[in-house]
Amino acid sequence: MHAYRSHNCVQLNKFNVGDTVRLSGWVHRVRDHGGILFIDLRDHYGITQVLCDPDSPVFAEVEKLRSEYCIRIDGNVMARDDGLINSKIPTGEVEVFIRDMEVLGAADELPLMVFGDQEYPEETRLKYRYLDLRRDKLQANMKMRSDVVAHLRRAMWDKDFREYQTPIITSSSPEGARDFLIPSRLHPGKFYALPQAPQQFKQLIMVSGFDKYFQIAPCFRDEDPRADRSPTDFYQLDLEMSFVSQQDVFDTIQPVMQGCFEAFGDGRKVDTDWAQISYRDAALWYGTDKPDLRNPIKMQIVSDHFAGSGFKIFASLLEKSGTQIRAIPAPGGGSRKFCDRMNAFAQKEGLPGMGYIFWRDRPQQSAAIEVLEKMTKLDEEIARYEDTGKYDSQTLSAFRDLWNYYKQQADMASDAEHQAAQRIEDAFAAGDFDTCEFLTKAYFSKMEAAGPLAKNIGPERTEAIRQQLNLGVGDAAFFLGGKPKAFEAVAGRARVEIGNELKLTDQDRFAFCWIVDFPIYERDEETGKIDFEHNPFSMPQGGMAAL
RNA sequence: GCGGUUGUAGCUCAGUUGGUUAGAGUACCGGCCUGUCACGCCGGGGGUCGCGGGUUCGAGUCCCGUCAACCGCGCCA
Repeated sequence: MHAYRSHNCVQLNKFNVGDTVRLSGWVHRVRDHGGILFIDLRDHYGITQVLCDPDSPVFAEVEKLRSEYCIRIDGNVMARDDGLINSKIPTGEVEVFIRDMEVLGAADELPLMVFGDQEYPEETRLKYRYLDLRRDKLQANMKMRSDVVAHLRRAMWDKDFREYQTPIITSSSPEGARDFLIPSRLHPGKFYALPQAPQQFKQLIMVSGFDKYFQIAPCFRDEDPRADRSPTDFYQLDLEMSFVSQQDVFDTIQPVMQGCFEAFGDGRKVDTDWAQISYRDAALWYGTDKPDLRNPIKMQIVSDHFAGSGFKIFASLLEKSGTQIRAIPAPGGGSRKFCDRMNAFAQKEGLPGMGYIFWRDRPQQSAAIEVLEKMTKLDEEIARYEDTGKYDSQTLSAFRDLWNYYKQQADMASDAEHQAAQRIEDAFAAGDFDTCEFLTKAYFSKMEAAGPLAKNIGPERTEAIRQQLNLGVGDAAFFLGGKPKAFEAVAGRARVEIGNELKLTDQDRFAFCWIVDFPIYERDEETGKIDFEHNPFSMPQGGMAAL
């Protein structure tokens, strides 16, 4: 028999009953009943229950076992009675009676339990990494990482790419981050750098004619970490192709990435239609160059509605050059509570706040005779038009509905509304149905715009915004103003927050896109200095002449 | 580099307005237990309350300093 095992810890089932087997693994859990004791024996593949009682020659030694001892056992596979089957594990129909046992590695008292799902601080987990890595979740994560890398390699290979390793101890190829440095023995006072990317060496490969290169490439950047990522050393799928256009690269990579997420995305839907979005549009619509497209919200420019308006903050802002007002539509966000919460979010993010408008049902009010009179005249005119057949019946019917509602709302007897009613009548008389409809919606529709901003800019501007953003009762819109560079990023985060809060973002889906037309350079607003906006190892559109 | 949070048993944490011998769960040790699968029951050991100083009759608790870790910003992408 093999020195360590005849089976691993997931393989045994009822067909092995009666077999003599040898298993190796770790003591996951001990349940000692005095006269009988059970051990969950764990290896990478699974768990098998092994047991021992005084009939076993090694009972005394087995009694001494503790969690995380590494052991080898010999024993007999036995069927479990129906009532004792453990359906939670694949080997739950059987158990192994221990006849012999060898301790391969003993364990002290544990600083971190492998069993269970207790959370531990990172410091503890890293200090005892060899224990942390034994846990189910970490075993699964590590295995998945390896499987993903293998999947990518296979996919690239199948597309006739070949992988070439590039040097790690090298000279600096500045990508913008700080280099990790290694002092040189041969050249005292000088340093090697760890590569931030395989850049220079892969370029050598390409100009030498290797045609299709890829590498699961290690990259090193001496920058501070965040909770969810550390740039110090990471791996990227790096590739180069000869004699191709941008679209050829997209067409090559999309199936690789899509296939990878289909294989490892836990059954979540993977979008097959990858939009190409310009950097400029991405900044406007999403406030970022890595938008979450599962969130349907798209931001829009609404500067025109605020220029010269009664909302002085935005109106005077717009008099400066390079400024804009942008709106984040929030379908379903139409409550003061929600709007205030998002406003607080913007303040937390360092902005003075986010203006908002939300739409709700207009409350009923008492009758206003004057408006009603005007409506009567309007009614007469409609009747006349009907007689003469000057307008088609559909149009007339639509405006009769409008009128009926207008009549119900005629009690809104503010001066502004009286004036609006007069203008509607005039527009109607002049046959300007567009204006007629717009003013009716702005002043007399069943919905009402709420929030301080709406009051400041008035019903007509508010209605124009509502129509542009295609919103209705129960919806809201948020507004940010200034130089786009200054608020874009926060607007993007607010968009994410709104999408999540309103559950608009589909969490069970992967939505990819290509961001195209990156600017190569950017001028720093304050210093006037020109710097790379993006990876400088790219040919600009228009080629060398444009550069 | 800047800001915030945290630091108490092997581990995860609680500890009230400053007041008796600093607690719980788990782990560990001992005892009982032949069908558990988070086994159960009884008992026990285990503490420089991060470190240094201060206020006070008295400090885990308040103040000052310091160190470390984490989270965020900067930075990176």
